[in-house]
Amino acid sequence: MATIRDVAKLAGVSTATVSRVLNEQGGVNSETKQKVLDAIKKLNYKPNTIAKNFRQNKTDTIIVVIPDITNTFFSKILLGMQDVANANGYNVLLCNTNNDVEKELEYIRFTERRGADGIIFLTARVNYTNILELTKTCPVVVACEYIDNLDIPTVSINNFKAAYEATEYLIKLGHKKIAYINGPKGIVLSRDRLRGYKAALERYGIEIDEKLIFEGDFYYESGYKHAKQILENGASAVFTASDDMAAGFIRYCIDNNIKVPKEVSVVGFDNIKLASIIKPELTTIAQPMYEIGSTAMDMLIKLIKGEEVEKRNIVLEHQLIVRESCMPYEKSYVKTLK
Amino acid sequence: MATIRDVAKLAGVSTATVSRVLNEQGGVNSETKQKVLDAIKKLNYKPNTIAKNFRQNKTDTIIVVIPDITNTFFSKILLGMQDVANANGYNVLLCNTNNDVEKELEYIRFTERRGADGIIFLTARVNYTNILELTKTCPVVVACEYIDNLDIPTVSINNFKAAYEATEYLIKLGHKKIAYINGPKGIVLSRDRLRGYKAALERYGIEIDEKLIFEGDFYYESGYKHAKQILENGASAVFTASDDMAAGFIRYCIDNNIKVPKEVSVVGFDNIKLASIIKPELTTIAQPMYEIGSTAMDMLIKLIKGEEVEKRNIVLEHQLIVRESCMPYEKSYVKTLK
DNA sequence: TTGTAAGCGTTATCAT
DNA sequence: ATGATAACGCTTACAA
Repeated sequence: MATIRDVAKLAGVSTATVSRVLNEQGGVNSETKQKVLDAIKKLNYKPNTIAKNFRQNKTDTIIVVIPDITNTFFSKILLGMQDVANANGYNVLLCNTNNDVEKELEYIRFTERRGADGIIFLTARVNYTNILELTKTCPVVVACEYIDNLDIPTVSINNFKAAYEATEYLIKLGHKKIAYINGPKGIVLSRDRLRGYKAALERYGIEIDEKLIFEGDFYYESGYKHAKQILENGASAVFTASDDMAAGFIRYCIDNNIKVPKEVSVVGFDNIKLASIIKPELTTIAQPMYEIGSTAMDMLIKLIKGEEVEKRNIVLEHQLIVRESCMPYEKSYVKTLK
Repeated sequence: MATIRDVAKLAGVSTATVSRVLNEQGGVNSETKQKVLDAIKKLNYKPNTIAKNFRQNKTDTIIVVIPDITNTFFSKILLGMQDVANANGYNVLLCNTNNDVEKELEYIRFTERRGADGIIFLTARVNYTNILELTKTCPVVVACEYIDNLDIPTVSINNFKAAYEATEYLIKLGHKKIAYINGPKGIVLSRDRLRGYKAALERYGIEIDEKLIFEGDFYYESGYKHAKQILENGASAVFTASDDMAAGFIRYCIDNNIKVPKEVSVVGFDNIKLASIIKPELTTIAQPMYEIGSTAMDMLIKLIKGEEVEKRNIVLEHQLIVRESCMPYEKSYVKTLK
């Protein structure tokens, strides 16, 4: 494998000159430049990226820690991240944790060892003190979760408010027995959404019924699994912390000949593509996925470059997307029966 | 940032000894080792990965070039890749091309410059000579496509045979006007699947009707888009080169009150999760996604390590999964009408 | 068991 | 405009 020295020798110049040509720094005589270019071609020389990175003490690589790569919600966010990263000359090293805290810690270690210039977490399972520790030695951004009090940069929607609005929407349709399938405990956004759900009920004087609150894991299967109990407990509407769970819930209804929204109304969360593919189309909270990704990456790159970041906790707008999966309680089947 | 020299100095030993402790090579007195460990702790020393990589002339990183990260088919494959890579101490650098040839070339260049130890393509848009060129300087594996004649290692199913069997299944159900929505031209697997489709028709003496053959792009929308024409051209069954396109086709039918499979039978390809989420559940060709990923990564790592690879073109087994989206032509609505 | 020192390929500083 | 050379942090012969 040819090195810069081989090129220099063949071109009859110094390595410094070759380097200047390579990096298009100018200040090189055009004849000299041509000689160098010829030598590069002749030797089929490819600059060694590792050596360059080593010398410059940077990797041009950013780690993105993702809890589940098969979830299209995350892959949409990734799209925004990659565009911004590539536009700034960075590569994205995608790390899938499968919701495993140990893996998260592994990637934190990797970054500390300068395997990457910065790191973004899409939802963290790990104790925040670990991340806080990391911020001291390395640029970090957390996306999708809002963390106050701790000095960790974040980009997210207002999960509390979004869940509040989704619940309020169902309340205003006349529903009173509204079930909620939450994300896993121990994740900040689960906590926030649960609070939003409860706050809405309280605001409208509906008693909180713990028998209508379930802990899911965001997956389709967990929506399906809890459906039976939810229905048996008399809910006329369900709000879920992910579209996948909503889809699972609806599928249970289809399999058991229960009509959505005629017999149960359903609201999801995320507005992934699936939400508009299934029938009935899902009413859901839309997160600006691409924008979350691009904004988070933008912030991280500023942090890496040591630029000033005006706002360290960015909150983006969500939106309730009304489609076909809800119906006023008044018109619903259960009501009509009486 | 503390270096190995700082640690050596504080522990009162040489850098060689620190390195030995760091890499757990043994042959270090346990007292000495303890001194080193103490110094590491005291200085909060983290070994510099780039320096190590540089010295050892490797990155422990493998590039995976993916045409579309939001496609769960690819992310499932990725799961298998990551497991094998991580088990062998490699990181996976995921590169999304969005089906852009220019981006593919970019990642080829990146690898040539030793930015990674090896590269896997999940379907290539690029001219194969570019990849062939790359194989001379760098370990390469192509997954999902079988390429004969050229000496490029591959892992895939037999796409010809799979498409043949899917088509044959429809023929045996009595269908004669069977439409096919292919993947994009210029991809080897599109070519192979199209051949399989045509071969089955020929084998059973059904004339090939070019008006029933469409070029899609694997996406949901392209299944939806071609549905009208397919139906107008009188097809009683459709085979598509991806589950997403099949889902799009079915959705068009739902939107236009056409019953699947009562009025049209549909067979997809890939067996992604969506196939069993939608109604009717999709009959489809199952690819062993995880296994394709793990096998490809396994092969690449062997290549990187310079180990012998017995078989350079691995073909894994596919399977026709029969669900709800097909029906015998005899029983179908159109037939019944007569 | 431990230490010395060369060297990986590049960039960047300082001369010329 | 060009060159000489130190330096980046680590591993690894080889020597002791």
